[in-house]
Amino acid sequence: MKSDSNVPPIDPPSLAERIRLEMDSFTPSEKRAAHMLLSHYPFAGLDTVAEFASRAGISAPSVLRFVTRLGFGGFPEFQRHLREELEAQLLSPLAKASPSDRSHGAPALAAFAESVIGNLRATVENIAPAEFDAVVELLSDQRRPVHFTGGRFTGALARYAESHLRIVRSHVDYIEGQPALWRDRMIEIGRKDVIVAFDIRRYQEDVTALCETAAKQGATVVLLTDPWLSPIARVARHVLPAHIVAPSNWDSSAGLLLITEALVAAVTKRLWETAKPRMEAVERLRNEKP
Amino acid sequence: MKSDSNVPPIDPPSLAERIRLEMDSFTPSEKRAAHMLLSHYPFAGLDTVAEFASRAGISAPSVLRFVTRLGFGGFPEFQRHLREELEAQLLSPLAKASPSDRSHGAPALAAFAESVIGNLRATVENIAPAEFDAVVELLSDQRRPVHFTGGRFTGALARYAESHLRIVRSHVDYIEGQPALWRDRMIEIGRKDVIVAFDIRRYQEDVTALCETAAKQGATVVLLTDPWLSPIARVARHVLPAHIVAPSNWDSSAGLLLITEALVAAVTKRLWETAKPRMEAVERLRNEKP
DNA sequence: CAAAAGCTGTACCAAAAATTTCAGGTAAGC
DNA sequence: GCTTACCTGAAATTTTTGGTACAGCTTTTG
Repeated sequence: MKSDSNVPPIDPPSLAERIRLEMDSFTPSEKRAAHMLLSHYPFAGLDTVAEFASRAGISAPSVLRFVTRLGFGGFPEFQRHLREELEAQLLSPLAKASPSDRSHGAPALAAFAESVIGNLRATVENIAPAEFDAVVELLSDQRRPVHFTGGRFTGALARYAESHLRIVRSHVDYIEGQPALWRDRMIEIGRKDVIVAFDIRRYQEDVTALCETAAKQGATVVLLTDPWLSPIARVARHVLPAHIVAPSNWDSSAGLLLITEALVAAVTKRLWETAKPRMEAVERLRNEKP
Repeated sequence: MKSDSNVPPIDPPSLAERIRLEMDSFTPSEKRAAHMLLSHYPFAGLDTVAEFASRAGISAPSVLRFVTRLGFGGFPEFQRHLREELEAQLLSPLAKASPSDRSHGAPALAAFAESVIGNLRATVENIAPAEFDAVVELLSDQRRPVHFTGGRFTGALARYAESHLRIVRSHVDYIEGQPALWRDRMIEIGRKDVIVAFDIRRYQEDVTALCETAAKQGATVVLLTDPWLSPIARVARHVLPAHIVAPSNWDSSAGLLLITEALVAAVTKRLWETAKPRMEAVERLRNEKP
C-alpha cells in the first residue's frame, strides 16, 4: 500500500487531508461520501455503514467501496482509524491549528476568505456599539413599520433581511429601488416608518431618492453602507458602515451580511416573547402546504 | 426545532460527571468499567462491548449491565450518547461562550462576528479545491446557460449571485422557487443548462423538486448547502457545503456568501477578456438613463 | 456458621451489521 | 449507433455484535 511504504516525515497525514487531495479521482457517489465525511469530520464516519450511506444519500455498498478505496480493509478498520486519529488529536493540546490543513483548501478560496475575515474584523471595530443598539431598539418597536430597500447588488441583502425579520414581527416589507415602483407607496410613509437602506459604492441614485423622499416625510432612515458613505448618510439617522474591499473585481458584501444577521439575531432575542409564537405559527402554516 | 428552545442551554451534566458521582454505588466490576471509561474518556466507550470488557478486565455482560445501570437502553444507545456529547463539545468551542450573552450591543456583534469567522474558516477547509475549480470552470462556459435558484432565505443569495454574474456573461437568470413559476420554463432546460441551487436546512421541497426535474432532463446541478446536505445533493454534480451555525435563532449564510463571492471573483477573472467589455458596456448603459 | 442475596462469567441465541453478488443503468469509446 | 467498461444499488449472504439465561462463586446477614 502506497501510504505505508513511503511516508514522508510530516507528522499527521490526516485522513481528511488525503481525501481532499484525492477528491478528483473519486466517482460521483464516492464524492458524496467524501463530502459527507468531511463536513462532519470525523463524526460522520463513526456510526454504522447504513447510517452513513443514508446521510450521504448513497447506498451501503458505495460506502464500502469508498473506504476500500481509501486503503482500509473494511469499515471497522476505517472506524478504528478515525477514532485513533481523533483521540491523538484531542489528547495533544497543541494540535488545534493543524498547519498542514491550513495550507490546503482551494487556494483562491482560502485567500479570498482571509481577506473577507479581515473585512469582518475591521467592520466590527468601526461600528459604534451605541449605534448598533439604537438600531436594534428601532427595529424592535413593533408599532413602527419597517421597509427594506437596496441597490442592484445590495437589494439581495435587503431581501435577506426582510425575509427573516418578517417572520419575527409584523409590518415588514421590501421596496423595489426603481422609482416607478415606490412613488405611490410614499404616500403611506410617515414619521412612524423606518427605512433600512443598503447602498455601497456605485451608489444608486434611485435608492438615494427613495431615502430622501422618505426622510422628507419624517421617516427614520437607517443606512448600511461602505466606509466611504453613500450620499444617503446625509439623511440617515443611523449609519452602519462595513468594509467591502476584496481581492476581486467586485466588492464583498460579507460585512453587510454580518451586520444584518447580527441585527436580526438581536431583534429576535429582544422580541422573543412575541417572536416565538409567530415563528411557530409560520412553521405550522408551512407544513400545511400539501 | 431550534427556535423552540428558549431555555438557555444549561450544560447537560456530562456523563463522565454523573459516573463520578455515582461511583460509590457501583459493584466492583462496574467500578472497573467506570474507571476504564473515565481514564480514556470517551474513547474507551467507542469500540465494541468485547473490546471494552477485555480492556477493563471484566466480562461483556458486566459491561452491558453497567450501561443499563447508567440508564441507557443498550450499548448502541450508550455509544450514540458518547459520540453526540463529544461532537457537541468539540464542534462548539465558540458556542460555549454564548450562554453568558446577557450583554448587549457591540459585545453581541463581536461575538457574532467571531462565530461567523469560525464558520468561514471551517467552510474553506471543507471545500475540496477540485470541486471549487470545477464549478468555476462550469460557470465560465458561456455556451451553457446558468440558472440560479434558492429557498425562502437563500433565494436572496441566489439573486445576489445572479446580479453579479449576469454582468460578467450572458445567459444568466434567476428562477423563482415556486413550482407554478418554473414549470413551463423547464421545457427549455436541457443537457447544456447549469442550475445553481442554494438550500440550507428546513430544506424546501419546491427547490428540491426543481432540481430533480432539471437533473432528469440532463441539466448539471451545482448545490450550495449546509454540512448536513440538502436532499438536492443526490442529484447534484457538485456540492459546496458551508458551515451555518451561529449564536442566533437563525442560521448564518455568511459561508454561502463567501463561496458565492469567491466563485464570482474567479469566474470574472477567468472570463476577463470578454467580461471587461461587457462590464464597460453595462456601465455606459446605466449612465445614459436620465 | 448457615442461608440468602447479589455479583460475575460461560455459553448460547437473536439481531444487526458488514460484505459480496449480481443485474440494471450510464457514459465513454470505437 | 453499437459495444464496452464502469458505476451503482437491491437483495442475498456471511460475519460480527449485542443481549440473555443460567449456574457457580462471593459476600453479607441473622
